[in-house]
Amino acid sequence: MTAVTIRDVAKKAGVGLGTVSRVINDSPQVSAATRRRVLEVIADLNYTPNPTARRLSIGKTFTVAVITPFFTRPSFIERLHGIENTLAESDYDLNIYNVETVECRDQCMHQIPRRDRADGVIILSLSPRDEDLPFLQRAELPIVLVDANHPSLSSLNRVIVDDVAGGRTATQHLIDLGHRRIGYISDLLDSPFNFTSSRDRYLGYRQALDAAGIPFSPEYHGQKEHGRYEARLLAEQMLALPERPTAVFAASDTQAMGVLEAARNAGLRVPEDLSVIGYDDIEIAEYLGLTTVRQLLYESGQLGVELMLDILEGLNAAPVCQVLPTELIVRGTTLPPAGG
Amino acid sequence: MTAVTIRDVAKKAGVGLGTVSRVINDSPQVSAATRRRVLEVIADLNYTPNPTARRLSIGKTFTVAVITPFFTRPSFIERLHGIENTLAESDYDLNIYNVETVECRDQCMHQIPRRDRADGVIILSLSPRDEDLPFLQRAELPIVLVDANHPSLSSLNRVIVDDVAGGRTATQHLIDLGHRRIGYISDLLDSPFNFTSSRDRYLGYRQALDAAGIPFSPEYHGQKEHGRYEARLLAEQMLALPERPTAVFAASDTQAMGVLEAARNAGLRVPEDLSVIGYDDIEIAEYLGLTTVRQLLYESGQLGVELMLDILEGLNAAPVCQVLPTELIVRGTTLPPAGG
DNA sequence: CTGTTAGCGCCTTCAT
DNA sequence: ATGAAGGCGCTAACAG
Repeated sequence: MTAVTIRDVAKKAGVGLGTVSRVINDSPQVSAATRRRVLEVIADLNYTPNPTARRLSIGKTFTVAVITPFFTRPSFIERLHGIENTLAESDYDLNIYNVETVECRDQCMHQIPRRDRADGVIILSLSPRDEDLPFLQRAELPIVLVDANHPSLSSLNRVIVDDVAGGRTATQHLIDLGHRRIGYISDLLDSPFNFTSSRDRYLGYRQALDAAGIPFSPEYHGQKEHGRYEARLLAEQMLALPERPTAVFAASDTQAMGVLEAARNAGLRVPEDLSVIGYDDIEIAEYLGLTTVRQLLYESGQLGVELMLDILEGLNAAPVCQVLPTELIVRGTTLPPAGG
Repeated sequence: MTAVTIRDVAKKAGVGLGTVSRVINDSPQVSAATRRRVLEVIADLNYTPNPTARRLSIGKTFTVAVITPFFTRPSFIERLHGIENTLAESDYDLNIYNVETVECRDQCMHQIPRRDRADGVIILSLSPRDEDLPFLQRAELPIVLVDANHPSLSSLNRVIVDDVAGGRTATQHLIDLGHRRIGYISDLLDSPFNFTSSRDRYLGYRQALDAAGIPFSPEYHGQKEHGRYEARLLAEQMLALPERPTAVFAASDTQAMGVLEAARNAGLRVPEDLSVIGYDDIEIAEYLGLTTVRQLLYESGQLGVELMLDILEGLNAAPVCQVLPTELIVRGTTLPPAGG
């Protein structure tokens, strides 16, 4: 039993195969009577147009590719969630390419953006390097950066969050509470994946410190690969300092959890002995009562897709840069310092 | 600047179309010299075969579709992770269809499994109903169930976990500690999505109770939609009972977190006043020190894909049913009852 | 070994 | 309004 094709429908309906095609594609130039008859046969035969043939003929793939790193991390998942939900309402399929190694990052960045693989590419949290640009441009297909950036603002559409401001907000909150010994625990500022968030939040941290006249102390900044465990190690080290910080700003909620573990292990109460603030406001943050900086994860994915669909529809000629706000969420892990 | 096709390569290399195709497809019947020349031109022109055309010609889509519910839940994500990682090493693309409503469930279950959309379908955690079967069979493409089941064992390949045994293990652990008033908090046993895990774990719970001669008390079983919040409500109710349970088995770690919240709110210490055991062993469980039943989430996805690839390669004629083990992970939320 | 040709299933222009 | 025909880019079967 082989698949039913447009030819079968045409034959059974007693029309030419062009007419069937017109019915499928809602062409106005077909009489009501024939249309009805053809639709009947289509239902009868349970016919569906073969997507592959359609794509080849039209010259579009009807798929949007998403390149995402570490799609197990809650914040990326939430962005993907927004992408998936929004794209599901369209005619486009979703192809996810998960990146967990640098080789894979480069390979995806160079191979995926091709007209014959996808109609558009959304790059999640992976900021292109200069050497990636040629591949992205040669591709000649729309590219939307979500939570990723590149100095060459002119050519790329993007949905970003102002992480510098977010980092400032977090640090300022601690300063406002009276803290002056404030640690920052983050991913590697110079990651091989070229994540920019930790770097931007670091800038915000430094700015807030400067504005408050608090000198920056290098030993109050710990950086390591992303992860709860790594953050715990960094925090343990920092909390063992002769003059330990009274507050720690973690570059993500996941890392904040590592800091909480370290505090627990060191016999420090949170927030009485140590204030902790995270970043992202992932679901677990509320459970833990974690003070954090909320960013619009789901919405970033949603907006990215909406932008992409606009471009695909031919709207939106000029590149767009949409900046999402952050919001301080005060919960139970921050308090004025003990002595203050 | 239009895309470079096989014809361009042929022309520039001074050979026929077929020869280029043979080179691309590693056909042995092409002389080393021509092969070299063609490969050179291919590199020169930065040529890649158009996947769509290839698919149409070969009659395969080279994609595997995955239907998954609620792909934000940690346990599903971890399964998807295994799927993605394993599939990435193959020639197949991954198409993810996320299901969050019943209509979507039905639509996916009926539309996706078609030869022209995918070469194979992996259905995650969504057990087909009898009325779904016709669609799955008519499809005439391989289907692999991961964490999903159906009585008609004969025709479907699947990777499942013995949730009845897992439920027994969890309950038995509490019984062994001396508990006799044991609650079970779960999803709706009869969910519109037809999830089977809560139901199977419930069976295991009942079996363990029976075996220990503990009568089942209906008020010790609470069911509601899946979620931390919902589980908290159920637990609050259960803990307010005149004779409250001394231990609670939650159908997932996420729900166990809700129980922990309820205990906290009720002023009960865990595990001194209340023992709690979860299920899944998602990452957060370790952080919380939660006693739980571990299942092999990543591996289930991996095995599902391996099974699918075997079938796609023509191996594995007879349907396979692979049962994954569970393992009790004792951490800090279970202890003998206070009075015991 | 290699060039040529006939489809894969659909869309689209061109006549009618 | 509709049927016929050409082509999307590639593979595979057929000659040579």
